Amino acid sequence: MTTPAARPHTGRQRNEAARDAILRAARRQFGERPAADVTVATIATEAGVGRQTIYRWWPTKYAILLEAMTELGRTTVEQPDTGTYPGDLEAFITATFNAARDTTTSTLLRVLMAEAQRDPQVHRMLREFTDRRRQALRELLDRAAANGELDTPADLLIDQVFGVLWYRILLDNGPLTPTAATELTRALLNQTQPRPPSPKP
Amino acid sequence: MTTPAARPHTGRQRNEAARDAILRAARRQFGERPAADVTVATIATEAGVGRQTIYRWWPTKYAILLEAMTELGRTTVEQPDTGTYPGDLEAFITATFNAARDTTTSTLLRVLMAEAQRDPQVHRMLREFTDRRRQALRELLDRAAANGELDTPADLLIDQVFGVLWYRILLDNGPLTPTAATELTRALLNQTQPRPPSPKP
Amino acid sequence: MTTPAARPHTGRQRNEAARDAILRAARRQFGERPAADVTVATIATEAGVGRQTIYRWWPTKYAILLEAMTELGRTTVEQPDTGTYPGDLEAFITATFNAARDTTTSTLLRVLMAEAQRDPQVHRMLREFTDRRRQALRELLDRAAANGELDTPADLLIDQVFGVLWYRILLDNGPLTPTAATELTRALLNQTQPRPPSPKP
Amino acid sequence: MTTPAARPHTGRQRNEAARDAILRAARRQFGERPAADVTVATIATEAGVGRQTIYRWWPTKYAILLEAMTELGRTTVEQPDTGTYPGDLEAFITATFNAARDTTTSTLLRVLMAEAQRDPQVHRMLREFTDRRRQALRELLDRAAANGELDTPADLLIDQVFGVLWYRILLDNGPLTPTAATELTRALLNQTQPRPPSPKP
DNA sequence: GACTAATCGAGACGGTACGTCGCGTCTTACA
DNA sequence: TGTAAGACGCGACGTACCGTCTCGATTAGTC
Repeated sequence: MTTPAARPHTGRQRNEAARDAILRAARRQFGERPAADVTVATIATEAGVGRQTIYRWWPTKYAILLEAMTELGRTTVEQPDTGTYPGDLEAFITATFNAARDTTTSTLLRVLMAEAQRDPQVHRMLREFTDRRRQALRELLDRAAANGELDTPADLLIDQVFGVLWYRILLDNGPLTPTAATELTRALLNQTQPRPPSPKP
Repeated sequence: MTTPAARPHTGRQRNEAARDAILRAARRQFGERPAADVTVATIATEAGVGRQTIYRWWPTKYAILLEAMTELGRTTVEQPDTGTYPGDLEAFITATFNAARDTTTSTLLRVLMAEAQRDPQVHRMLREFTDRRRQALRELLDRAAANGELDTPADLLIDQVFGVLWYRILLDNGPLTPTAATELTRALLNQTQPRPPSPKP
Repeated sequence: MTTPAARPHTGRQRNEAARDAILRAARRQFGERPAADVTVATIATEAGVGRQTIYRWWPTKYAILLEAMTELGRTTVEQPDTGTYPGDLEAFITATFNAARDTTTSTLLRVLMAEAQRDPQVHRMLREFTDRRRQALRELLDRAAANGELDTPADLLIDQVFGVLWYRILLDNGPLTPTAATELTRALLNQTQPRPPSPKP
Repeated sequence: MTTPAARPHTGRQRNEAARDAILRAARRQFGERPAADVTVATIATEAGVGRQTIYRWWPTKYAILLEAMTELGRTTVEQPDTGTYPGDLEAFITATFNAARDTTTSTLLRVLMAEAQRDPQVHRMLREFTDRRRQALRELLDRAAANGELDTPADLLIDQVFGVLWYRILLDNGPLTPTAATELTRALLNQTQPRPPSPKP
């Protein structure tokens, strides 16, 4: 817990420094402790802020976290472009898996997914958050479809990618290594690529 | 809320009737209200039981729910046997998806997955719960592998099935209809079935 | 049980209206029911207050009662002044006995004395409470001693007065009527007043 | 806490060894800890007895204590006989004070007096207990009255003796030494002995 | 010599008070 | 005039003790 930095009041306008301190404190605490031990009060204390200041701007502690992650996510989005559809897909999946290998990130994702099951508001906000990544993948697949390189419905493919990702995050059921990413990519390409009519069954 | 049935004491032995009443009450309440509105006290009241009786046997309200679901699951497990690997796989996926289409069931699964992210104990118990279904699918795939009908690592296949399932349960991201099950089956078989060496691209 | 009056919040300062409501509720309940049936919760409910508000300011329900009685006692103290030592003594004892004849008062005193035997904190507070009355009597006796009207150590005399009082309160062993007060006064004066050297025994 | 001694069952008859163990455990625990920390369960454990065995024979833990003290008291009662009324009175008061100077005894008395204020049953039993001592003193005073050596009502005198005693036990307000006993005796004799009509003030 | 009856140690049970904690609202006092 | 501080009403939490119950064993008296 860092000591709250000295910070001047800014009068009747929203204090951006306070907002930042709150987001940072929330991110740090949710990354390091069980979510139950993170409290509006603990965030307020670490941020050197009154609790009311938090309630004025966010409905729940999870809303703070979501805002903090959205803030971060805004910078980190990039579209792969390797020139080929298989290359782009592998790049996308590898990058996605890699992001989730960061312990803090996966912890925060788990916290949000958990809360989304309880609070419809958070559920909606998490959907918006995940839909941005879905959209990126969809565009990639659309390009492949335009070239006739796709045989499976895009929605199913997307769900397979993110399904495996979330399943392994939430249940510790498997690796998210580059190798795992390559493995998944190969499997999806197998089902994806049109094939010659199979020989008689 | 049903009135608690009269129930005889059983002396120094555990009272199985009380246990049943508690499991039933937990299942009902978690299925019908937000998990936050389910309380050890509300379960105890509905079951006609003292709160201490619950604390004596379960560490948290979610542990009750898990035990209740395990109890149910014990009876409902069945292995499909259609004679062919593709048929068995489709039957398995369809049955699995169908079970999750029941609103109560999926609600309970969401509650448990959410809590598993907070309580390591629940996480462990949920893993045991899910591992039983994984095991069933694995056996099915092992039979196929023995016939040389499998090309993809079994673990990856399993994670795709349950990944899509949980992903759609948790994020409302897609259907769990028989059609969806067939679609997924076909995609996985595509990955799965060995194919003649593809002609040069 | 009266319905809790609407009461405005007072922000970050202690809410005196709430404090009053709590003291009044405690006094009323302890006066009317067995102490075991008085609960922090019942007091809180009657006072229209959260339980935590009570725990914030008082360690036990008996501490509330003591504060309530001290509050009352603050106003009711008066020193008799009849002009003569015997008159003053009789006035004091009569007044003291009379106060204890009120059923509510004696009930509360019994409750406090009982709790004082269990909780050293309450014991200390009850001593402070009783010491104020002792002090009043002591001053009365000091005036008599200054006039040479006293033969017995003041402490013993004081203990005789309050000893009889408490003994009769706690064990229902005798009356606290004005007659009883006069009787005790006469006895004490007998032992008190210096007498001419007694004739040979 | 002594380990429970091995003790044979006695079949369908009451087990006297168990009764003794319970009385001893109660006396020890009440003498050494705050009464709130003495529980039917702790007594049962120390006595190596099931709780039900206690509930079968005593209504409350205080009833156990009272029975234990009565058992002891049965032996310790003795009537002083010095030949003179003043001597007898001083002997009685000194003996009474002395008994109360034992820390364990006074602790137990305080516990009982406290509980007597809450439980009418205990109140009644304590009155019976104290009335035996009152009766002894009353007989002593009756003998004096028969000789014309008494000027004050016996009841008032008795209440002064036990009043001072209990008052000092309950509030730590004064000594119970032999000196204190002598002092009180002298004061009471002053009240007691008829005197020549006092000269006009 | 089997059978009944009561006691005993043990511990689960339905209750209820306890004191703590976090929530979200409210008001004051400070800067 | 916006903010930190913190009191407030609320209610869930998990613990402790209460007094009741049933169990399985043990032993004493009864038939």
